[in-house]
Amino acid sequence: MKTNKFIAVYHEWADMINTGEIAPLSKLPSENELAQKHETSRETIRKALQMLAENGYIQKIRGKGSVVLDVSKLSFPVSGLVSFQELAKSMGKETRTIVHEIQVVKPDERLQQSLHAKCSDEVWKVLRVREIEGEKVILDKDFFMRSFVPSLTKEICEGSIYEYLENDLGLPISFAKKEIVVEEATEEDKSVLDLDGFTHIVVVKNTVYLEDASLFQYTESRHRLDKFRFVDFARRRS
Amino acid sequence: MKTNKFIAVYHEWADMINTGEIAPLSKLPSENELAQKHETSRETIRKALQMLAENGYIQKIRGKGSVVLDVSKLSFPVSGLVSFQELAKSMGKETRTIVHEIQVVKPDERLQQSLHAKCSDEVWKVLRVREIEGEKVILDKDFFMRSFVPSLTKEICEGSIYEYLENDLGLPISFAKKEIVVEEATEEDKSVLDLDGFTHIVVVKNTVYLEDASLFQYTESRHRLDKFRFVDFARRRS
DNA sequence: CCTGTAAACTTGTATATACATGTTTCTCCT
DNA sequence: AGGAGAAACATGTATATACAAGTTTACAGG
Repeated sequence: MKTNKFIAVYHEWADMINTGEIAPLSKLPSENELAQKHETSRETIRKALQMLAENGYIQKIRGKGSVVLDVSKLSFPVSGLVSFQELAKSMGKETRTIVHEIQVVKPDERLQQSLHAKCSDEVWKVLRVREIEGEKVILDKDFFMRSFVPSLTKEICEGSIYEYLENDLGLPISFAKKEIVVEEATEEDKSVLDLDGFTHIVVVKNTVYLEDASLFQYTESRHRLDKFRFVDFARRRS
Repeated sequence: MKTNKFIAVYHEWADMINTGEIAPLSKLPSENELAQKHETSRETIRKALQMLAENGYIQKIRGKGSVVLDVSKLSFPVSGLVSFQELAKSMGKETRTIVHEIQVVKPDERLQQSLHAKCSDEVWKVLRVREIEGEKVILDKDFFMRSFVPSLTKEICEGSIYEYLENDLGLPISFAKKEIVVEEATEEDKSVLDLDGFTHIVVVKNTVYLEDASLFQYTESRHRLDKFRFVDFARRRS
């Protein structure tokens, strides 16, 4: 066994809920039953169930059991750390990525702040336009610390940079701070996107960290107003 | 003891991180040290630390310890399930709530879908305008199932409805599905808000559930583009 | 002095037990 | 028949132990 038990149990049930094999509002077996079924202890089951609850798959109700939530509305979110590529794949839409610029630059003042970088550091700058069904509606500006990413090619950027970083470079992407605001469209936005008369742009700013809490990427995703959607599941934190 | 140990430990350290008493990038004591210090077991400490990690306070690094993250940028989010009132209090801004409408209505078709209600059900409709520093910039439309909320007054709506629901009615608000999109401003938006030339509106749609997974509220929060900001902390879910 | 390895830390996983507390069911007494 | 209460079952909390696996430190040998 190389994979952990509680993660295996988590995926098993998460998949069943995702595919609809288990209907929303139906109940999961009790923790003791699950422990027997998976030949493990109740505590291990509880860890798996807690993960399912955190990610919006189930609701645990004391004394009663675990109820399956309706996850279908959540299924194509810009939520969490999902990348454009992973997202486009899951929906059926025809998409295309146009790489405008790949360059190693010295960070300007604003970028130094976002990336906690010094002016002597080197930073990859990648500019990509996302086309959905023939319309250029998203402009992605990515900045990586070069110390983490030695080389970068057009082919990689046309695919999924995240896949390259995680699978090929083995970078353990762990968490991000996300900010969503609306800004006036810049000249750059107007020149590379099909803005279609829209004067403003939804800007999703992401600051991405690795498992050891080191900051390594800053991303700005600039969406045409009508092509933006953010779906999330949130638990109340007292 | 009425409060749980691991929640007490969680709050103790969360407060210290929030106030800056513990600086970002500094390290927490080891789990064993914490267990001794709080006179509890390591497993209890681990539960508290896991909550801190989930909510963006710390990053746990295997073999090394727990690093405190910079939570200052996260401190005034529209994140999670925080209400307008709780938010306004934490920032210093001068705010006012204007109650436009409190009414019991029969749900129309669209609302029936959002609230999973039948046309025979009764629903509270509350319309409020939020004024920030003299400008009317947010329109909140709330719909509650009347079966959960027997009575509702103007005074309650001018304060925090959430406080009333949780403290007075004892409703255990647990989780929500959130959707953020941009729409064209409606005639209603134009008439009650100071739109200042903006033609579009950021709409935050919230579907709110109680601890027993019963759906009880649908909320639309309509923000003027320049007064909208969403900040979030997200962990990568493999 | 440098290097390699072992020891002493750290967090992660798995399991067991005991008891607390909320929910449902059934049974027995009125 | 109806209601009270006990029993059975659900999840929640707290604790203990053992071992796995990553990181740092210290020490011994070259």
